[in-house]
Amino acid sequence: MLHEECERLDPRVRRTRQLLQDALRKLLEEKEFDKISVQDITEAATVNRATFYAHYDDKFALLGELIRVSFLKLLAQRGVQFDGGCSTAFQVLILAVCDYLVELEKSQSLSQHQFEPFVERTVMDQIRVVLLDGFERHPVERSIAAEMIAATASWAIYGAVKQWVNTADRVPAEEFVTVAVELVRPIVMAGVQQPANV
Amino acid sequence: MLHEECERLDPRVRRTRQLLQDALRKLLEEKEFDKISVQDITEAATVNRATFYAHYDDKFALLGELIRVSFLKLLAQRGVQFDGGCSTAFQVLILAVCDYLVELEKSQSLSQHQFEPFVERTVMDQIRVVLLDGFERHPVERSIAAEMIAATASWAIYGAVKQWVNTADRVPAEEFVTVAVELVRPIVMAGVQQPANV
DNA sequence: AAACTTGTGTTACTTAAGCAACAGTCGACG
DNA sequence: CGTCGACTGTTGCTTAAGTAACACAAGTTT
Repeated sequence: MLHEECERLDPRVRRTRQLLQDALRKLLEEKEFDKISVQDITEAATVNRATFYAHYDDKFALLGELIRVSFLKLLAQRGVQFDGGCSTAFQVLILAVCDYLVELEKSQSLSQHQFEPFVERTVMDQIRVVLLDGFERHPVERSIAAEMIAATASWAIYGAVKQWVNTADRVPAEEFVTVAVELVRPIVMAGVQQPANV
Repeated sequence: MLHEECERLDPRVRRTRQLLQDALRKLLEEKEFDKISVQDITEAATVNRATFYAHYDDKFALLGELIRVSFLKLLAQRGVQFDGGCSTAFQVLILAVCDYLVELEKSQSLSQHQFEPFVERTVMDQIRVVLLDGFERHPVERSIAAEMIAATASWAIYGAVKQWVNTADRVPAEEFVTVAVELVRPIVMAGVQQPANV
């Protein structure tokens, strides 16, 4: 679903986007996001400015892509799949969100108040996509649409993790996850006709 | 002479060559040169194989470029220029050759017997170019062509340094350089009509 | 020996990236 | 106030990179 469309893309397109993402990632290590211009990015990427606009509407779109990709990479590293036992998949997913948000907190350039909502929204939405993707691959009889479940659960997961991250003396992530799973379970199970292993 | 033609080059060309050079450099860290195919290089560079041949005749041509560039980079770092006092310039040049050959000796992938001559020849020839470039920027009345002087001196310098590198318990590079300069001086001074500061 | 396999060079054709120029926004500065 | 400077988007046209196909060579496998 992600790789299939990616692989048949023109190699130049893949490379250009990769270069732009790498450039922005590098610039974010030294500058704050609002101090980075499209010009800066394209220069660092050795790509023409016009080419940038052929791929992204603006630097926010690129940042969004960057966040999505890095988040998905984190998931892939941990082998998050909704193939095997689903109960563990949720744990791993939430744990990944924990780690991602902890990492994000450390980043100077992205925790600027003006951009935090954008970043949060992007991560959250990607959680939704991952959930929905999982539901579609493992269909279950429901009285409520999977889209609705995914949307609700993703907000819930993000909200819970966010709350955990903001806690001053927070419990270990592993411990928190067991609690969070219990919070999310009712959402996921809502409207399920026959008992599932979630 | 090098940067002028380089800067007005199409950015795509510059980038492609850079990618190919980086790819080969990276592959050389893990494989020997003869185990590396053009395919390997182009894959690592995210460049099409046909594009490779639009820039280089074969992988040797790319290797040559790689060597030239890295050698020139070394010189640039040390600010080797024939603008100021020429006597010091020769010292710095020879010292740079020392360091470069010492580095080269460590490299597994390039000290294979089959390719060593090629590498040596490339470095040597680049010394010649640097010398000739220096002569052309600081013209002196000579009865012998600058091309001839440059060619002779470059072989001499390389030969001396090579001998030094091969010595089991060699003296420090700085000490060797003072000797080498004395060896090279007569060549450079040959046929000079009026006394120069070389 | 014949049939694969893997890599090399080369080609005509397609597609994406680069360029230069333009109009537009926005803040800084005299 | 204006106008300067830096940045943003957008456009037709140019140029380089990508593709797939080919012939060829050298080494394996059957």
